[in-house]
Amino acid sequence: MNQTWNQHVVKKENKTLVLEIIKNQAPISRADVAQVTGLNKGTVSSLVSELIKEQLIQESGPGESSGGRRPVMLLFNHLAGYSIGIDLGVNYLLGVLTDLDGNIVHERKVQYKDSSYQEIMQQLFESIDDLIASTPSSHYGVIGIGIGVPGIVSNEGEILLAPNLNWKRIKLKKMVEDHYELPVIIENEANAGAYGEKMFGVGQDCQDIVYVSAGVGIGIGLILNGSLYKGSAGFSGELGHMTIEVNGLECSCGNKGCWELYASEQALIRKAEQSVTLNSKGYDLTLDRLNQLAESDKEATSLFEEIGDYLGVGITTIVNTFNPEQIIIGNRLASTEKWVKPALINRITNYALKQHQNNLKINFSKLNIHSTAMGVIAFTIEKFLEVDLTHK
Amino acid sequence: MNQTWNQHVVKKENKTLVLEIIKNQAPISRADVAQVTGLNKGTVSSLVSELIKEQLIQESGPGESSGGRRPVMLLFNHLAGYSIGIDLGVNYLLGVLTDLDGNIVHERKVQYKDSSYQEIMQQLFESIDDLIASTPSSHYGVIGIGIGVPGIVSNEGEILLAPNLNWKRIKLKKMVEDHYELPVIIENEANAGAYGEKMFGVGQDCQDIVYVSAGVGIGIGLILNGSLYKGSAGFSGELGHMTIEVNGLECSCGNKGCWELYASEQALIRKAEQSVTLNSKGYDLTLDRLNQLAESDKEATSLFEEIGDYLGVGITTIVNTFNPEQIIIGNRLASTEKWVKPALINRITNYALKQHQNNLKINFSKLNIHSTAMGVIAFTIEKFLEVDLTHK
DNA sequence: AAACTTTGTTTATCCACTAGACAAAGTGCG
DNA sequence: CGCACTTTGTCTAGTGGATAAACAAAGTTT
Repeated sequence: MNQTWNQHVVKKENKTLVLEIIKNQAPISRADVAQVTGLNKGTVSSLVSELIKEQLIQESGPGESSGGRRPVMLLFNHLAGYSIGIDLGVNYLLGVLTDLDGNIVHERKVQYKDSSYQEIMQQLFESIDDLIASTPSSHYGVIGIGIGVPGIVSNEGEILLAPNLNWKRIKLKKMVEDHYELPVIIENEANAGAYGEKMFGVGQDCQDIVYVSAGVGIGIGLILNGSLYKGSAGFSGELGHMTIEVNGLECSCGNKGCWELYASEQALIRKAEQSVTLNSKGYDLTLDRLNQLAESDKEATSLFEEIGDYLGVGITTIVNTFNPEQIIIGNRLASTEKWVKPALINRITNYALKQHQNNLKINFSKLNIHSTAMGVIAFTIEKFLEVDLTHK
Repeated sequence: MNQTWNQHVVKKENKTLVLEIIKNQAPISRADVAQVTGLNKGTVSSLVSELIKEQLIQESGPGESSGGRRPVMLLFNHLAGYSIGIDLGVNYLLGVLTDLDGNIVHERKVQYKDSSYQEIMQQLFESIDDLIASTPSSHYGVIGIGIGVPGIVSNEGEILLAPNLNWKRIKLKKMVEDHYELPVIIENEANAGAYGEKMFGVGQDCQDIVYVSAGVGIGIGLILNGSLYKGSAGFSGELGHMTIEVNGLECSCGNKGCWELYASEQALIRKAEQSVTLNSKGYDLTLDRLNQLAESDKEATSLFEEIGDYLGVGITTIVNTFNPEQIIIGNRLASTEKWVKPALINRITNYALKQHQNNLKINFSKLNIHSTAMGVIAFTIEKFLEVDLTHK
């Protein structure tokens, strides 16, 4: 069997297309769907009636007439099922339950007592249990579980390496699938964050996006041609370890002068600790505290500006490489937009190739702490809507 | 009209699929094509008979029996037409005429007398005239012209900027199309080189390739998931201007510390000129001369090693970002493999993420000076084979 | 109220693929 | 050598899904 053998494929594709259009452009009439897709009215009618039987869409009341018979408007039945998304962080775990439109129904955030493997796994399963228990009744119930993790994930859903968790070779997908007997998706945190912003956040109108997850380290998620790009073995985007100073600081990765040593939360805090002024005042040097301090303390402000500048160095390279439509800064440093953004934009404006700056948008995350969870939610829902239509 | 409306689409896709399989796996019988594609025997028979009528494939004699009736073997008719590929360089122009399998039939290389716009355009048209004149007679004749240029090309085939040629806003595609009334493709030199190596060179078995075009400057071509990736506006890959030294040398692009200032042909020659030893001997400090010198002169050798090391710095970042299966070094510096490769591999082995080094291949160009021309040839042929099948 | 519009269903038709029969042309064993 | 079995490739009947066009239902406009 090669790639494209076709027959029912046509039907499946068209059905998915119709569903997608109804989902994105609801409320919409059958006639409009036909016009938008280019499909025949009769074809649309028959596909729509199947989708209604499957409870994936609904008829709402009649719409406004445009000079003739009033149309019957169609709605995506976003309550046909629910999806679970988990952001498994280094020292927190965020669980989210949404309907099929990504509306958050229930949410649960916990801090680990310690970051042992046992503790994290226990919190993971407790959170999922809790989210499942709080799922409203619906036709399809919970349709899948997605988990974003700060590490390298194989195509088979195995966590190959998560340095900040000190994990290696954890077959997370299989473990969760076996336990709940639901479809499970494991994805890198930055990849998921990128997709979350693309689907639900500030990146909805763009096809080529670079998402910079600036937290303890720096990770990158790439949306190319509207879909997530993953390297050959399914793990890439470790751009945090890009060299920006040939003989710079030594990094734990073995290289020198890595970007994330100069532009991440960890860099910020290291620099704050080196500051005589800030340190001597006995402040608690965390990201949140520094964020507050910056309102009044010039040294703290300039610290953020320095981080912004260094963020800009790496992003300039990214802009020159990918020529994206949009850069999105996400994860923990997104909260520092006020101080970081001007320095960052300054660096990019002065140093990126001019051609690549046309139409380039630079934004900070809109979903905030939800980016990653919403990204895996999106994957899970998409998979469900395709698979569900396939086997019918 | 949206994206996928389907009906004859099924036929077109299957026909293209059948043709592709015959092209790649010839000689092959109808029965085997059916098995490989998963299509019905009857379907394959009917598609094959259409392709024969269109002279795109031929029947050759009977093949070996495997215990029953002997199969009729099918061949791709690579002589049904010819394609022209041009590598428009900074100080040379290489034109190639190939059949539909990419076999070179005729070739023409010229050095410019001066690098004025007039001179280059005249050489371009003279070369194309010459190649067309030398085309053997065939059913379809010359099926298209592809041109690779050292600059940024828009999706509409306009050269937006070619710094080393001092060109801006040249509507090359339209000019050539109007003159010859043939389909024309314009592509960036590094992108074309990447695709050339993917289709005809050392990258044939890989899906994720980073092609490093190291010439006067450094350009990058990306093959992601088996096809060429281009940025949102259709021009990217200016990775030569990646920052590797925050406060490094000033680059003409306006940034500082750009990679190509440390790892290109231009860097090599600059460093050679700074060398007291090499300079005092009155050598002609060109790439070719230095390449010879390195056989005996240790200073020249170490110069190459330095370039190799700096090449490795940038490539390390690329490996960490894209996790490619393969890196291919092409363009002028490909000729220095002997001296450059060990230093380059050394840098990557020590500094790239270990996970990304599994199965990573590092190769130097196989097509040599033909990479770019063969790349645009491949695009032209592909376009012909698809379009041709579409409108029937 | 008559004429025109728009929506959505139904019906007849077409097109491409499939399954399976079948003819042609082999192989292999007794 | 003959008979059974295999493999290749074509042909025929049948099926699924798309389309076009007719039509009914339900509006608007003048």
